[in-house]
Order: sequence, then C-alpha cells, then structure tokens
Amino acid sequence: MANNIQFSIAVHILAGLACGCDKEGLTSAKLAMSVNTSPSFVRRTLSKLSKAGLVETATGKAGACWLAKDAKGISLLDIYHAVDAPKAFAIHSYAEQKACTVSCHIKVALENALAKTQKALEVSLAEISLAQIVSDVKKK
Amino acid sequence: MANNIQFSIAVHILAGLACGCDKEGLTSAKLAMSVNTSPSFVRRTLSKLSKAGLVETATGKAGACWLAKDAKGISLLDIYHAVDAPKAFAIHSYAEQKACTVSCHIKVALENALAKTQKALEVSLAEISLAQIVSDVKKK
DNA sequence: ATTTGTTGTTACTATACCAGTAACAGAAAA
DNA sequence: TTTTCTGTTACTGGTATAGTAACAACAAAT
Repeated sequence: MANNIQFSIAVHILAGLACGCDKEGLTSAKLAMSVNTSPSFVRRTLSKLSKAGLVETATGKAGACWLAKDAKGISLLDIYHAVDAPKAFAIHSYAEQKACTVSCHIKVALENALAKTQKALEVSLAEISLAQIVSDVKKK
Repeated sequence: MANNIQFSIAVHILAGLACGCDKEGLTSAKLAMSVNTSPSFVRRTLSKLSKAGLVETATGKAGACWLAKDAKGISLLDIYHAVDAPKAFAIHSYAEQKACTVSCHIKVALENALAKTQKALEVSLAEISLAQIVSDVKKK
C-alpha cells in the first residue's frame, strides 16, 4: 500500500557504505550488486546524498564513494530530506467550490493536520541513526 | 512529492457530513460537488468508510449517508485505517544478495525503523479528531 | 405495480509517476 | 593515451491510481 522506495534504497546504500570494510570506498557497481539494481540508479540516489552532504565521492578512474561523516552523525531524517521522500499524507488539489464552506476551507484544516503529523514523523526519524541501522544489520 | 489523496478525500467527505446542516444526510452527488469529483468516486470512498463503521447509509430512492457517530468520536487515525492509506515509508523488495550482509539483513533493520516511525505517525493522527477539522473549517 | 432516484459494486480507461536502463561527457589514475 | 569511474540526461516500460461509466439491487413515491 505504499510506494516510492527511494528512501529505503538510500538507507540501504548508506548502510552498505558504513559496513563496507574497504577504507577506500565503494563503487556504484558494487553497491548496485548489493541493492540488486543498476549502477545508474544507485548513482542517481548517491547524487542526492552527495548534494545533502551525507557522502563524498571521487570521480576519475579510481572513482568511489564513502560516508561524509560518522554513521552516528547521520539520522534517518537527514536521509529522508536528502531524497525528498513523500510527506505523511497528500492533500488533494481540486478547485474550490465557492458555494461550499467545507470545499473552501478544508485545505487549510488538512494543512494544519499535516503539519502536526509530519512533525511527529520527522521527530521519530530524527531519533534513529544510521549507526542504529548498521547495528541491526550486524546483530541479525 | 506525494500521492494517494484518498485519505484527504475521505476527511473532506466526513467533514462535509459533519457540517451538513441537513439532518437527513447527504447524497453522493452533493458530496461529489463539494469535493469536485464524480459521485462514483465518492461512493467508493464512502463504501470503505461505511465498512469501517464511520458512516451509515440508506439505499433506495431516499438514499443518503450520514456520520455513524459524533465527530468528536472519530479520529484521523480511524479514517487513515478505513481507507488503508500508505505507510510512513515503503521498503524495497529486492532479492537478497546472499554474499552481502547488508543486502540480507537490511530489510529487518528497515522494518524496525518503520515500526517505530509508523507508530509515531499513528499516535499523531489519533490525537486529531474530525471535530477539530470541522472547527478549523468553520473558524476560517 | 410502476416509476424514480439512490446506493454499492464492478469493470474499464487514461494518465501520471517512478523504477529501471542506456548512453555519454567529464575526470582522474595508470 | 587508455582505462574506468562518476554525474547527468534522456528514454522506456510497468504499475498504481484517479476518474468514469454502467448496471443491479433497493426502497420510496406515485
């Protein structure tokens, strides 16, 4: 009942980078193998993570990528924002029916509700660090 | 950046029913006018709300629908569950790459994270009642 | 009884989004 | 200069979902 798996992919990639014993970083091809997708798709996600300052990359023949900071310093909220994941719920955008009070003002009411719920969602994501994810991965 | 507006539609419909001065209930045609969509679509959403016990309906010539309980007794979480809205985020479902620890265990780690975040989302929705929405709609 | 106007449901269509691929310029090491 | 990687753009195909149409079941009104 849900879509947009880019957030999951991003967490997967970052967990891979955090676990990767290679001090020299990983290539998009290796990450793609772990995630089971194409290197291109990985690179597109990596690009967003890079712009958000979560990973650093090197171009050229010895190209690679690695975490820009410690896994403890990266929260799921950082990742959520980096990939611009969907909001808690979507608000419809129909034209207002002038004669109807509900039609005209429902959007504001929904926006108030969304603001509160979105905040709760983000606080929860902020409390989970990439290090926690890595710990879960290794524990199992 | 988000989709699946059925939750919003459902809140809109219920707010309409709560506001509707008509003691006798509203038809799907009138609701459709307020939401700016087809009666069919409204009825499909109404059907879910009816099955969840949030509204009651009457068939036949004088067909109509109305709230099954007071707006104070209906939370956004009830509506969220009724329309089976998407989870806080989706987990990808690629085949595990046996040779890779991350690939094999990331799903469990993500499920743990989702459980926590989903809980936060639902608690937040549970705290907002339909009556609150109606109040916002009328205040404006 | 017959007509009328509604719900409930199914089936269908079209569109928009998104996962996934391909291709290539730019970059840096060998 | 060759190799091999990143970064980015453009493209494709599949799928979910908004939206529509149609019709049986139903109950009130006539």
